[in-house]
Amino acid sequence: MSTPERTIGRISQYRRLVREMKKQGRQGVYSHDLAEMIGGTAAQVRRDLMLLGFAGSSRTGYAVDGLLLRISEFLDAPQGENIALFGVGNLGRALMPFFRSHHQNLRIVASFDTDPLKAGRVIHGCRCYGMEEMEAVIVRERVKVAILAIPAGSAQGVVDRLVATGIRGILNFVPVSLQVPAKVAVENIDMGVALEKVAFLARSIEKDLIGRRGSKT
Amino acid sequence: MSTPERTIGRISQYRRLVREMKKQGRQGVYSHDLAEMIGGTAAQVRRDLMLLGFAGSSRTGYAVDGLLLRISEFLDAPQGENIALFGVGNLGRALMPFFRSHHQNLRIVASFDTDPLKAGRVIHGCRCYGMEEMEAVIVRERVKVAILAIPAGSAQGVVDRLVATGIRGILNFVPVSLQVPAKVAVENIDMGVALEKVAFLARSIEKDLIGRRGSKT
DNA sequence: GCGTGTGAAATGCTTCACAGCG
DNA sequence: CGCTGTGAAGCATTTCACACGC
Repeated sequence: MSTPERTIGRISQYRRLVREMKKQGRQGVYSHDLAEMIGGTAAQVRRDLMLLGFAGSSRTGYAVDGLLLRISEFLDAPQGENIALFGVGNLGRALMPFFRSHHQNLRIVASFDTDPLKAGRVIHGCRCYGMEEMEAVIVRERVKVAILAIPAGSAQGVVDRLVATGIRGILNFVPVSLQVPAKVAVENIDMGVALEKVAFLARSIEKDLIGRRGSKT
Repeated sequence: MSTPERTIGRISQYRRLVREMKKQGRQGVYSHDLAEMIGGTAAQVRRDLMLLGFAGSSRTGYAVDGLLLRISEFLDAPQGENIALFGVGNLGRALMPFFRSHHQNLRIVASFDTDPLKAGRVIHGCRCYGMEEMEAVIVRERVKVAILAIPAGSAQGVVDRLVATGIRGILNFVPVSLQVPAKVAVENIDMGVALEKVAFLARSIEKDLIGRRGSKT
């Protein structure tokens, strides 16, 4: 009944593309345009937009403005979302300006770190607190989503406190599988696994090419 | 015939877990142990290891040492893999020490940046080159995999040059879908999409909970 | 003709369930 | 017994293919 997870990710991608097209002054877009840009098929785009409940026309394709509106209505929280960043190390500091510039309605309103030199300071325009303040700040700022970029050893402990405080979603950069109850959404970004995977795929493609010489591309 | 992509990712995760267990002195591990740790089912673990061609025994489960060996034999290039990092901004600089410490056989041997202040310097123990040198360095260092952490606007241009130079895999942090021929593997890490997705899922779980009160957890 | 909307088929992945073995 | 190995069933997601409309 509810939208497949894969589709949700693609809808977010469509929005990025369609914003780009709007900036370029385009008014309509065809399913095969979007398909080509995200590396999928036109049928898949059409089905995704069908699930979104957004209809196109055969003459002009999908209306850029309407689609943008519909996607935002679907994806975004009406009042935006307050987010907290845990871990202000190299990665954490890189994430702050990245998310700030790309996502206005996902606001990083607080950051946390164990390092007492960081706590109390304002880093990338965002107040950094000590870990002992997390419960108070999360409640006060109505934070519902957390980004985790802390050392692996402390991750599960922090997550348990987050869950107890009522967090609803976690974007996890820590290379550890978190244990959470079903009422909390976790999205893992496991950079180590991704690198190993692409290195592996690179090698196996190479082997394939040697295996069958003469095929195209 | 060839191993499913999902399974490849999980195998990388298994290795991480099994290394941990070895460090703790354990000799055997059961499928349900691994399943619990990665949040999957025991049947899935068994099937993955079956695909790997690694057999366990009913008394002791899977042998830690043998499994570690088998996974490394499966995943790793015998001589290791030389990798280049493109973009030494906030994110790029965060990635260097991260990969260095976690993956000895995936070596970042060169980095590249357009900023002339960075080119020529050694950053995180790794020589940074100007973009104009990429073809020469990639060939010289036998780089087969690239990590992309550059601005969106220049990504496709760099990728085209990489492909022409013979790169085989790309770990892409840039929020853009890259166009590459089928002989090149791309793994996208789209942090923006991931954040939007988890925020969305967080909200929809919340709605669900309100919908059906009284169910457990 | 070229594009959308969509039931139906196909594919790929996960889980079930049970035989077999130490 | 409890755990592995695995054919078969079950799901989820993608793709096909064709009716319909501009």
